[in-house]
Amino acid sequence: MRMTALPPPWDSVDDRLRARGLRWTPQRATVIEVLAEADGHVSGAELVERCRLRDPSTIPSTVYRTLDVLEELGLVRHGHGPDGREEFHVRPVEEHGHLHCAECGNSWELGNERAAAVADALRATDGFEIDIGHVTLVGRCRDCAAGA
Amino acid sequence: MRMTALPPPWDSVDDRLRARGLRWTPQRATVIEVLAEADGHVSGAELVERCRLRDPSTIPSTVYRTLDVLEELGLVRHGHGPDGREEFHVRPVEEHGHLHCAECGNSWELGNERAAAVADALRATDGFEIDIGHVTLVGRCRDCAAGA
DNA sequence: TTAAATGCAAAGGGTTTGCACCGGA
DNA sequence: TCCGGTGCAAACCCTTTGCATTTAA
Repeated sequence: MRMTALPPPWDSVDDRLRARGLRWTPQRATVIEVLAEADGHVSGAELVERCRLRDPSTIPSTVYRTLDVLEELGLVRHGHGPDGREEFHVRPVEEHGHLHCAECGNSWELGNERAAAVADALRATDGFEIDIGHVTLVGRCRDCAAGA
Repeated sequence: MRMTALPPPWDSVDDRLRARGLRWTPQRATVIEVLAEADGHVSGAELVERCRLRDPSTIPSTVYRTLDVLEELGLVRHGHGPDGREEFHVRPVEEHGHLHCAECGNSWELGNERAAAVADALRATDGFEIDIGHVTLVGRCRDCAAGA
């Protein structure tokens, strides 16, 4: 039996790594713990910062390398925020998009259902299967559009 | 009468700048010339490079500062490519979006009409007015989706 | 004349790389 | 034992900033 309190799918990461001939290390454990608490999105830099809180000896390159591995395992996916900066989407968050108002600066999630409407529009005309979560859609929210 | 061969709206940039109390300089002329030939998108670095071809003494900071001014004038707009990197959209390109296939790496333009379908989908559900040109939409193209 | 713009150099920020050493399996 | 990982430092890339100097108007 495993002694960790991590929720799925994080609880089996160690075995998943070993099954691929990769290794389970204290540094990776730290990254996993932080990710497990961070449902939503984190930038690389944020993640490094939070790991440092838990283990001050955390080194950035190790975190980034771990993220690469986890992305290969499908446990995180990278996307881009409104400013284009890389951010990591942490599972098991439901597939969703992001809206960002360039005027007021607020952001919203675009839930599965509404995201599907966008996806449908692209699929219908181009056969293009959008990865809705990959980039943050930028524009103006209802209120700002009304006030302009 | 003006001696330049620049197409609108570039032909009147000098006056537009002066009208705002700003100045028309040789360095800015170089940037404008390069932009006028670059309908579509350019990254800052690309622009610097192309300016250097025309004038080897081009300095990056001058180019970036000029881009800021031109964005205020509404002559360029910045957006983000599939990798999140900043790119400048050069007018008078028709408002359009960009699709990028993460699998084969190809990119396509999303013309006005089809972009409108996406915009409608968002407007209907959220009242959100997307700036379709701001970010490159990432996903899988028809062919790659079919082959998977 | 005078404020805007330039040139230069340096900093910046987040991410990546090279390489010797360390330590899981 | 062995190869994957780590730590460290340096490199990286594009962009921004500070400041003295130049120059358009």
